[in-house]
Amino acid sequence: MPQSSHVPLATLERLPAYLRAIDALTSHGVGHAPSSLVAQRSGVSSAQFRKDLSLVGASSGVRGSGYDLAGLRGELRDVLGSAERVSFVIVGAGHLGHALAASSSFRRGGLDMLGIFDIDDEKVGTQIAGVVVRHDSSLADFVAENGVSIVVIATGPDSAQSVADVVVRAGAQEILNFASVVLQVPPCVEVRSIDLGVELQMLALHARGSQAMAQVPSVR
Amino acid sequence: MPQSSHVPLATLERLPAYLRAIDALTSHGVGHAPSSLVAQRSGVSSAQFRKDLSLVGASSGVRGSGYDLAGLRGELRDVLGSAERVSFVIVGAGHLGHALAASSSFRRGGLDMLGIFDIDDEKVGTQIAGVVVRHDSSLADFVAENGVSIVVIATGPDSAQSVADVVVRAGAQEILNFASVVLQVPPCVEVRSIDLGVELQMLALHARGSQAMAQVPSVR
DNA sequence: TAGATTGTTAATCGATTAACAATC
DNA sequence: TAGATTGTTAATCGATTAACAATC
Repeated sequence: MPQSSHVPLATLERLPAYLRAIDALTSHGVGHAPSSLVAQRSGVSSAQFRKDLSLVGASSGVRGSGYDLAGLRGELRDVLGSAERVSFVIVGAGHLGHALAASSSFRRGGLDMLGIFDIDDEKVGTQIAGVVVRHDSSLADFVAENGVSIVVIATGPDSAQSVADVVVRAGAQEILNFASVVLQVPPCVEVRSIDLGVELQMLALHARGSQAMAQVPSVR
Repeated sequence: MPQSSHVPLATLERLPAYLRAIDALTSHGVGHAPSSLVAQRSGVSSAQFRKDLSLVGASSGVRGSGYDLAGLRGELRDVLGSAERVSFVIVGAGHLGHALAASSSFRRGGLDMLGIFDIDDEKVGTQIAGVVVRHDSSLADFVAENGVSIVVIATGPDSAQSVADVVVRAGAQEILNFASVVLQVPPCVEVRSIDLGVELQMLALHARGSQAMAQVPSVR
């Protein structure tokens, strides 16, 4: 059960897919399976799957027979630490903010969405996915008072940096940034940026059969 | 100008950020700058920036003085190959599909959005970002007839696999998948999956100060 | 026991960082 | 020339793959 002092980020990022594969199998009545089956459903090789489990310290495998899925599920969940709740807010109640708030995957793993913020007075007061939309002007106080550690930025590129400035000053520790801007923040703040356009551009390189893309691994 | 036979994927993924940094500097009247400045604006070290340029075969740097931004911009754009147009469609006209369609970053780099598809008859016929929403039933024909190579899946997890099946049969070569499901496709089809919930979960691990996260690099 | 499948080791691959010689 | 900054090399780090000994 105890995992080694640090698990590679790449491994951690695959755990949710393993959990989904396990859940899918379980709901089909499969309670026990070899690495090859779970791996195939997760889009990775069985070698990588087993390697990941080993890095994570999982122990519900039995040589010659496979894994007890219920036990494995519990171990993976423990690594992701969903027991301890973590709260976050979304800034930007446009289509993207709306999509994120409603997304089932934002509700997984011990995450609590405390609020959604927008500058548009029309939107303020309405509810999205059961959470009320507040005005941006109350963002700083809200983050500070509720000890919100994660802020999701779903605004346009122009306001992203100023939102980051505000929430960092208010004590936010982590930012998930969907605006295509490189945020400048103090080193103690962790930023993950996802530029949806960049993902599309990488596929476009493939489509063009660009020389630059000579060989890129499939599926990521 | 000619780049070596294959540029690392990690390098290619940073080029758009470099382009944005260069554009920002240019619009501030800066026409020439050292690697350290562009790198800082792009959120990377100057060493990495120069290394990337070298991998890409850029040549607008001058020892002792820096880079000609206009020249550099042109070279980077050439690598991304935006000259040759590539067309794509979005499946799913919910909030996510809407957000993607409207996103300025989806309009960059020689990308043409040809259509948006949804099952909901209410949405069919309306326009999003100047593109008409069509019914899912016409998806296969549309992809085949227009030689669409990239399909963006912005549906819920339940329909994602069946959409993938349809478009692959119709000839799509690349899929950008936002549903949290591992798609099973033939090896010739390139899939990039982005699970927005996973990104949030990784930040949550940090927030919890989980042992598993002992040391993870900041900013990605 | 024989067959199957794990967990781990070693080899490979890819990406980042640091340092510095080349040179404007 | 002296100072600055590039482009590249070598060292490090991290992640993946392959292979197989351990063992149920």
